[in-house]
Amino acid sequence: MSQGVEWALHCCTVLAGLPPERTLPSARLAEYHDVPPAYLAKHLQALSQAGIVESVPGPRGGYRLARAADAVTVLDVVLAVDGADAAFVCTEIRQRGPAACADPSAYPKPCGIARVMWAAEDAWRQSLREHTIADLLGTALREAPATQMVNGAAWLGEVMR
Amino acid sequence: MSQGVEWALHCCTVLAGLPPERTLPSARLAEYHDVPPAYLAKHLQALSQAGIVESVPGPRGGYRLARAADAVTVLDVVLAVDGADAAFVCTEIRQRGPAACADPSAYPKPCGIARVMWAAEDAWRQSLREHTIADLLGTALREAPATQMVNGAAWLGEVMR
DNA sequence: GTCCCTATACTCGGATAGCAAGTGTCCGAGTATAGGCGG
DNA sequence: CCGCCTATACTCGGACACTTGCTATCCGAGTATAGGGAC
Repeated sequence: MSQGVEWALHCCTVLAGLPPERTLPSARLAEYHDVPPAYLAKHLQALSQAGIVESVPGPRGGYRLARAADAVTVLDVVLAVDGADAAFVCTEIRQRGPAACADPSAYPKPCGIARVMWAAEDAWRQSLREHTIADLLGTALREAPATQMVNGAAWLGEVMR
Repeated sequence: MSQGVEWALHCCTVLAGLPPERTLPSARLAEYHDVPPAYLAKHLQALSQAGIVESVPGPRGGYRLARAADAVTVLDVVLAVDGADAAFVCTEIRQRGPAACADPSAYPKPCGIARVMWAAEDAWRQSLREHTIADLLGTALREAPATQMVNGAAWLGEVMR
């Protein structure tokens, strides 16, 4: 799984903690998480194209969540960054080789192996669908050390636009 | 996900259909599935190292399942081929940046984001754990076209050692 | 003092190199077999 | 005719190139702002 997924989820959590309509530039998000700014920008682009965050150009611009934090699931973010393609791709090798049946219509149902793999992916997606960015923010606010809470609030007060 | 997972699952299914103690060389398995023999051998090696299949060297040698087909889960095969590492790796970026707390002991629990991602992976693993190679063989025998059943049995009768 | 215009600086967005892991292939080590030889 | 030995051929196992996708970076297009000038 791509490294950008972790960054994207952390960024969305931070954006969810901002006051409404306020934005944060990608450079500030990179600074907050101590990650390469240019590379993080690429992933935020993906979030923007997926309609998860909105971009505001120009000075006092930046990113903000495009929807309410409880309307953005973790799955939405993961699919936006890593792509929506299924991890397991069935190449239908059962229809190849010396024993295969030449007529494709003889295989009406998907390969049983693919069905099992896809069912597991569905379980994975369902699990990610049950958690939203609002949940992540709530957990972070509940479990973060007091020092980080104070430092984070102070830092935000300085850089927020 | 690696291409080899699909091949490995199909190979295990074929091996599960063999009479007890009989083996099938990797070259025959590659021929049956019409895949590059040398590359398939590499994946079968991984299955062998994981203790899922047993290898018999020399003439009349080959591979066979190391355990009963209903004692090998799909998860076993997937982990053997693709590696057992978690797909999502938490780099603890919450402990970096200007707002982070310097003392690592201030973060007793794993990051909330990682917990959500790992829970989804557990759901995925659990789903794969619920299906065995015996299930895959049963589905294949039940759903395969009659032509393929006949061709496959004839081909096996010729090449099986 | 107010309005307008312009230059500025800051933002995002897509196009461009570098690297690691998966993909694909090969040849060498080891072994059960099959045939030949001796008794 | 039987047993043993040797050469063979076939198997797996690990070491070696190549390609795709992730990692990382940069510069250009567009915009709200801030300041200055005119009225």
